[in-house]
Amino acid sequence: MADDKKLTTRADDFSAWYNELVLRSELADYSPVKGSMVIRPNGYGIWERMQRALDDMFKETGHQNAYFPLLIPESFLKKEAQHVEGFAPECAVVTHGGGKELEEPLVIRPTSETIIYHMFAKWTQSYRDLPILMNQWANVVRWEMRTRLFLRTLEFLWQEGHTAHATHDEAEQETVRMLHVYRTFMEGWMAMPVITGLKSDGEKFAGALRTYSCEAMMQDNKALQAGTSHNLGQNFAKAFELQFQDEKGEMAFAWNTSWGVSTRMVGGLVMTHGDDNGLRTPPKLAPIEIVIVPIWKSDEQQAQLTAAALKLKEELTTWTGRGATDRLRVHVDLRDGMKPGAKYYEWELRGIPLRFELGPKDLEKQAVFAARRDTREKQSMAMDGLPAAAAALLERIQNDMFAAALARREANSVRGPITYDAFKALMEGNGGFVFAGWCGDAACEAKVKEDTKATIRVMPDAEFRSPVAPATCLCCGAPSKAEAVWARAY
RNA sequence: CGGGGCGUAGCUUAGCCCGGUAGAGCGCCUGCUUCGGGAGCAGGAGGUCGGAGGUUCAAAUCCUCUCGCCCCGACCA
Repeated sequence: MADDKKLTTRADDFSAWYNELVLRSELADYSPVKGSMVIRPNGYGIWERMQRALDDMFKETGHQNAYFPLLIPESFLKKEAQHVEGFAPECAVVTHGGGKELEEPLVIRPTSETIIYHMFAKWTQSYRDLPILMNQWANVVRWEMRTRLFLRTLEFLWQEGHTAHATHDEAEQETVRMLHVYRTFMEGWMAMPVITGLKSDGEKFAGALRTYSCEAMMQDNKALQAGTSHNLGQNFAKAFELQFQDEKGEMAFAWNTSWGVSTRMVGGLVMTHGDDNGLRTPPKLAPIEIVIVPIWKSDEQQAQLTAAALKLKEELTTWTGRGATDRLRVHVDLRDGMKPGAKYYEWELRGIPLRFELGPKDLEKQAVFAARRDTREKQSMAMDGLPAAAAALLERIQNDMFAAALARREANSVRGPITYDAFKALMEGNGGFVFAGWCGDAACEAKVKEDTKATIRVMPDAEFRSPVAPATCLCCGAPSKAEAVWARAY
């Protein structure tokens, strides 16, 4: 059944392709509870590398990790009017504990603003206590109607940064700083280009003054909101009496920010880089960067090549050319009873960036036969100096993957004047990002969504805007107040 | 919650219309031969046919109810 072994192609059914890829590459599996999933070692390994890179960046920008409880008093959610409106419908609520009905129901956190700012209030008296720069790695629960592996599940893993500042400007700087941390991570590690910018009021976080977002384009030309950073203003500070005495001795409310990215990014990675053979993992996030597949015929050769492969792994993993702590991550596939070809397909499905085939011929030449996962190009590489050459090749793969994703996004982005009919046709067809004007009226945004399912993903930051600003609103034709990226989204 | 599809071995499924011994492929176990792009042969293990009730001499198959999952829409990181 050769066909059984092939994935549904992206062109045939993008959605089926995605699900099959996630399941078959063992990134995740469905759990017994509808809408939630198990993240398997292959997927969790990617998440762990994401966590590590981001956590380092959070620490570098002065943040500390902490942990707040899973259960939040229901009354807390209700203290901020917009927040409760936005989140109440999707909250899971605990009504019983210890066999008794609780006096006050407890909400399983859908996000932690309320409990965190409650605690911040307790810890803050003076302007000298500010800023507070905290982050937590946690799970949250949102009772979504319609779920999808990694992209939207009842429970997901994320980080949520929460900060408190003495002034609006400082909070705004923090909001933008963390947006850029996200962008650096998504482009530099995930090799996934994003467009940063401001959300419209209709799309902003429930309770925020302003929401900034990183938007990426998936291979079906739909947008994925990959990370958000919110300037919460004083909304939560007022609701939770987060006050401090300023330098003049006057009481003032603090200014908050919150920002988060989730395991959704793993889904984004799949839909950005996956191909019809499976996953392609950018080297920086690959738990295994290089897999060595020894090839043998006789028992004698098996012993010889196993030894050679292990020796090669030793050479690669002890090399410190990338720094003492950043070693090459190498796996040797010694499984017997599985032919080399079968191993190749499996490692390709799993997205390992680089494969070294090591057979008798290679050993004789003191070389390995190397295959890139991203382009599937193959070349012989000499054993001599291999660690440095491999590291350089991995870096090239990382860069090439980003360049390819960026080129694809640009090829599917439309700028310049466009009629509403042409826009509608585009959204019905190939889709893509359309850079066009917006009059600022929520009614136009709603009409576009009604007509085409497309929304304003973001009002892009300056570097992403068109050379000539759009003059008129995509929808109503009135003078444009802001350029917007219009697209269908996940 | 609307529309569609599906529950049979670990996975993919045939059988159901037209009731009568539960089959196949993959995977798994054992052995031998293989091994540079998804191995071959031989032997073997593995099943409350989603659940409950009903019709019948007899139900995977027909009827009723029920549970669950996936996909497509309305809501969302």
